[in-house]
Amino acid sequence: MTVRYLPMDARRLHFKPLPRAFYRRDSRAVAVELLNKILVGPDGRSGRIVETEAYCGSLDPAAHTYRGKTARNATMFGPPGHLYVYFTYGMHWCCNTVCGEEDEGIGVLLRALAPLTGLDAMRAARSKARRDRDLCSGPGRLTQAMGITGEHDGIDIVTGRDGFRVVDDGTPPPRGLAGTGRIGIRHAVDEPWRWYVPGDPNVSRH
DNA sequence: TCTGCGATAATA
DNA sequence: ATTATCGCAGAC
Repeated sequence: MTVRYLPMDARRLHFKPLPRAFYRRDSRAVAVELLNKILVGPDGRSGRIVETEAYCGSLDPAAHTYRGKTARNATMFGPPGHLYVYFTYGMHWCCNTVCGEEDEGIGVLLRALAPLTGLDAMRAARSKARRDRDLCSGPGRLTQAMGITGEHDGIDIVTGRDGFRVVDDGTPPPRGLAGTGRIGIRHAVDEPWRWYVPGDPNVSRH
């Protein structure tokens, strides 16, 4: 009989919540620092954030908020530390962390997670994923795997009272990263506002 | 592994 | 008409 340490249980002891001030900054800074943080959801599901994109409001023609507040993007103009969830291509939900000051309309799109716990629940939610690296390797995939839909638009990810929160297990973001081009956009394609953990197999595109 | 294409509906 | 995507088919 062998006694083994359980890495996730050990890590859980060191989970620290991210304060709202973490998000109350430029979305490009937040996008870098969200790398290697952990998104925790219901049913024991969690994943390490390995790919992000910053959207910069009125500065950014690719941002939903570029032309101002609408019914769809209202959450992005609200207080930081909440989740902006939107529907696209008639099929997919994608989620952003709201950043900056209220009314700035800036945020960070979560593009990929490395699944950590609750893999069975993720697989059940994404029966089309043939390999575990396909569970959360894209903005529409990770919402499916974590169970995020339009019902979650506006939830608070700082307090965790709505079932989702982002925490820090002490793993720092990679250092010295360069931004790369964002994916799937037509405008502002030259702005290097996508970041990912180098070499992680769950990143959506290399 | 990669490339191209159709699905599918809210938004502006 | 466009879209901050995904999964499948077919080529290699």
